[in-house]
Amino acid sequence: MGTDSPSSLAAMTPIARRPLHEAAIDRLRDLIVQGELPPGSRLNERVLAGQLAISRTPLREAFKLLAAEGLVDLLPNRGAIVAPVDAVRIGETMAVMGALEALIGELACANASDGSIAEIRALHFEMRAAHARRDLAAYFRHNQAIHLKLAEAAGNAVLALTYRQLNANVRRVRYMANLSPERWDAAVHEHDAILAALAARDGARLKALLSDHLAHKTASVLAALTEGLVKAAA
Amino acid sequence: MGTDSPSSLAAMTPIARRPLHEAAIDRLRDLIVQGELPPGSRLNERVLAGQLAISRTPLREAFKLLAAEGLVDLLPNRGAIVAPVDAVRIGETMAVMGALEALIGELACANASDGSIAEIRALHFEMRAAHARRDLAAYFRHNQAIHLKLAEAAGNAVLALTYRQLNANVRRVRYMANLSPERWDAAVHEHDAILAALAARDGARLKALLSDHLAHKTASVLAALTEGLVKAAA
DNA sequence: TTTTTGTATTCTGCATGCAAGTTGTAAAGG
DNA sequence: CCTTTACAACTTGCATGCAGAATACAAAAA
Repeated sequence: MGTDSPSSLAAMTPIARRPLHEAAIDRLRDLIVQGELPPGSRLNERVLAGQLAISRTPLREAFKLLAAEGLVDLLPNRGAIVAPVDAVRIGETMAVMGALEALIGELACANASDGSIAEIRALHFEMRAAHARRDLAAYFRHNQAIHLKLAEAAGNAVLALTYRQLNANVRRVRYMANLSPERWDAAVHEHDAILAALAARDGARLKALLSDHLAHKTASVLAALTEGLVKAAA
Repeated sequence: MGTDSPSSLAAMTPIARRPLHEAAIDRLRDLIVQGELPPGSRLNERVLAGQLAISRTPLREAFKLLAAEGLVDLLPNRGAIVAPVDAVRIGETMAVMGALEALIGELACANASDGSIAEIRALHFEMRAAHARRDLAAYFRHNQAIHLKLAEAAGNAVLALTYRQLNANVRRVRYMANLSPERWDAAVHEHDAILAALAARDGARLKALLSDHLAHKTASVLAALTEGLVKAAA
């Protein structure tokens, strides 16, 4: 099939349609989200630039971007730190996400293409596979993918983007602590119901299910957060 | 305690606790929001840096920030342009704002301090004064202030910030076209009801009123937008 | 020992220089 | 006359250099 010019394979950069060292800032974002750069840690421009093998200038631009996403805080004349994760802020973020998910539920049922629903169903079963294997990392990954795909399926780009940004901030906490087995099982069952409502295009029901699901997730996340803080203090 | 040397009053910069040329990027934001830099126009780094009397480096950082706010689009290797204002995107943004305003209404009724409500009432009457004088600019200003203050009064910082960013994008359209007298009068009456519901802390009612208000505003904005586009095409 | 003050180091914030990429133009070919 | 291609001017993206601010540290005074 896709035999692209076998002659000159010189300037072929198949992946990077993006020109700059933007890959490096994505890597930085991952470092923050995955907690390898813990909340509150200072981000020394020179050191980080060295580690990411880029210069200070694009790194500073990355700081600005990540600050807008809420992942880092900019301290005037004192550089950047990884945004602290406090329970208040996380709770506030989850509340906003709840409002957005309600809208996502309605719009997704109204606008999602059959293909999108099929894709979400596929992700759902991959997630269930991860659950069956007790593979927490894969579970989280597929879980995230489902919610993001759902946000996209609503057919509102602004909504999807906003949801995605808020989600990045919450995601950090999930990496910080595990899930109780009971909560895990319950979450999977909730996802079963969510998928069913989406497939039936029952907007009102999906909205309610997502709302409950998020409320549970909020409690779980906040519990993980306080536990994590205790752990950090110990 | 805080007796700071009354002797040397040299380095006193009372206003600017912010260190950098951030004032310049605020100015750039205003230029975009107020439409002096029309949607779609290219942002040449060198000339803009000259106009704002700053260097290219902080300007580029500003671009990144404004891109995250959705006010400019970054074209790889081709610089930045003022984000085009298309009806689809504005409609999507308004839909998200609707979801947020519903939450704002609930939370504001539950959490707003009496002082906040008093301040909103004051702004309300200033807005009515502007309406009485047919001072459209002042009306818009106070109207914005009310909605932003309401968002703050909800007591959820993330909610207020998210709302504010989405609002910046819509605000550009309002500068592009006037308001029909009937719509203007109706909007003022809607605001009367909104204030009353807030004062009574009737969350459900406020939520419904804000929802209706936003629906009307959406129609008005989209009408203004198409009109503006026609005007631009002519 | 504790507090204060002066100094040195480190870091940020910004300006500028250079290479790669893009766009506009004009000449050559069809 | 239209299309294609080579070239030139410009623009972005990035690296680096320099000045000002903030912090750390040490010495001196209480």
